[in-house]
Amino acid sequence: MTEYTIAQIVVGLPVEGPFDYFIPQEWRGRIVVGQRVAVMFAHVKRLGVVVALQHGTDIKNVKPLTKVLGTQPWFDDYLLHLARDMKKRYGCSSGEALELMLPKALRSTRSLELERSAQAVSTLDGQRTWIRSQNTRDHWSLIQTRIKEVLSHELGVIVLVADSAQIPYVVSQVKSVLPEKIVIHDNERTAKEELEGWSMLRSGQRKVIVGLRSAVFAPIDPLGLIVLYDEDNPSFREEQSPFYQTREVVMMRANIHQCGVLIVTFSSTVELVFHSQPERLTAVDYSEPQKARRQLIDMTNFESKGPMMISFPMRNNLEKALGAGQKAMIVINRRGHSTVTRCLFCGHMMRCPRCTTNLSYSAVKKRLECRRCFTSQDLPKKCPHCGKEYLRSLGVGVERVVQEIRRLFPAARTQRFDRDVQVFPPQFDVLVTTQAVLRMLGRVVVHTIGILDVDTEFNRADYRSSQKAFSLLTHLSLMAKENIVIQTMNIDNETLRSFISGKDQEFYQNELLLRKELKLPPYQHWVAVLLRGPEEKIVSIQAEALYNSLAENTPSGIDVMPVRPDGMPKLRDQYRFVIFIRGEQASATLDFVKESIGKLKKKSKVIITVQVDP
DNA sequence: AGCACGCCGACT
DNA sequence: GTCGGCGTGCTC
Repeated sequence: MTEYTIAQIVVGLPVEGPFDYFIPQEWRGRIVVGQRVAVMFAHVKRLGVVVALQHGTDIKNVKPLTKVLGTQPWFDDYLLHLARDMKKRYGCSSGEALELMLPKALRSTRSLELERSAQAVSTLDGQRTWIRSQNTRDHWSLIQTRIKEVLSHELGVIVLVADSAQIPYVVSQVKSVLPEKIVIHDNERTAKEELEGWSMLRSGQRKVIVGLRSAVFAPIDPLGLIVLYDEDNPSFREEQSPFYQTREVVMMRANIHQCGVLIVTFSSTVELVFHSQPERLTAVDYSEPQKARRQLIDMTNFESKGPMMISFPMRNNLEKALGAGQKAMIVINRRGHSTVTRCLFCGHMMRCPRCTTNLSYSAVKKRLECRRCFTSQDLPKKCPHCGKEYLRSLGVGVERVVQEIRRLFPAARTQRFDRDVQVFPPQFDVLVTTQAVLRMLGRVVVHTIGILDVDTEFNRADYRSSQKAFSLLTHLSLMAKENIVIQTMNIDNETLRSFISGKDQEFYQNELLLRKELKLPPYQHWVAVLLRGPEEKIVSIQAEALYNSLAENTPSGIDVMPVRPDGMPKLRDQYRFVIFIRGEQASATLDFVKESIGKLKKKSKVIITVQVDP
């Protein structure tokens, strides 16, 4: 058999390829599938990955490979397979998926030698377990047992954690039963440290990685188990293209490696409930009888009294807890002091010049801040529109609630905790907090939790808002010993009712039924095409052109929704429009959408991105 | 993504 | 008549 002369290469750009390159004589036999190489691609030197080898090509002007990077292929067949699955599910190119799987230090064409070869041996038929836990401690012994068992078969383990604040805790739990050294993957690590860790996994010197979502791509073979801890944490979704959902990638990888899966939830996503049967997950319950009393306060009873943040029943509950020398927590899921600042004389609203969103005022920072682009400005003395000194900040944020609690309970030690606070307050009687407190799950328990404004959680323009609200409430309930008190204007809200009565199954049934009726994920897939650019008119015209192309030749089973402004119609000086396309299968819908985008006569200054199940 | 090729306005 | 503006499209 003659040696291969042509390597098929993919690159980390939104073009699928693959592209043929000539293998110079000297490298024949050394080049294998999964190898990182440098290639001249459109006159630019780029990282490429060999995905196939062949003896010849029909392409006229094949260029030679520029360089071979690394002595061993980084990607094994499992990871190459995973890249193809991600392409089908998320509409990225294989090359983009592969680039995502590399440690940052290897994403350029600079060569860095730290690699050694792996040797694969045994396999273990993977058990797929879904631990439903209401106690942060109980499930660890099962996780530890499973990890030990997998390691005794010389197989590797990936433990995925949503939030870097949880990593030290998870690491200590994993380490407590292991003699082995583990690799930690968080965003504190330098590119070099990251590469060292991943290289030790690839060579088999280390067998366990604990880390954030991108650790799901760790080069481990043989792989025995993937642990996904706190599955419904929103941080498991990548916010950038290719917008992958970690739970899905975990299942893809488990199907490829035939390895075990251990999903730990305090409150599951409806998507997990939906997929638990087809993915053959066996549920294990570590539930406890509901501890804290849950009650709703009907805020429509109090509406005549102005913007009352703390209703009388809420106040009574707090008084009772504090009177008994207990701690309380107030949750208001909005940062800053107030939500809008307007001139009482002319009605002018203070808005972000780049995003047209209302600016919120932070009394602590003494600045007006944009929640979208995070820029801030000083609060002007005079209204920029009419010049009168009547600017007032309205609406309630966590800082404002702190003031109110201090006024109501002057003797209590009241502390604030949100994303801006670096250190969790060591001592408090009342903690006023946003959902940032969920990072302290398992480490903070109070007598009474009061939730002030749950209604905004349901009013978000997001089909997952009920799911997210239910998840937030369930997580919070794990931090309450005695009492959970929720203020609402919507006393009949079904999700709230299910939560109050502790009927999780009822919530999932209702939510899944609703998703099915509205043809929402997980029953159907929604592809969102976002078009953005600095000139509103141009973006809008481009969006309409794409819509016309999509609507013209829509395959059966696929629905194209009209163009509409995005949920953030303007962000950082860019106007945003979105087209939703709904279909039964993600891959077929994506193929159709990408074909139309490909045919589109593209306007410059319009950036198009595709997201599946946003 | 980036870079070259290409087709219309202000210059020697 | 040419230089260069950026808009359009391809990359083995």
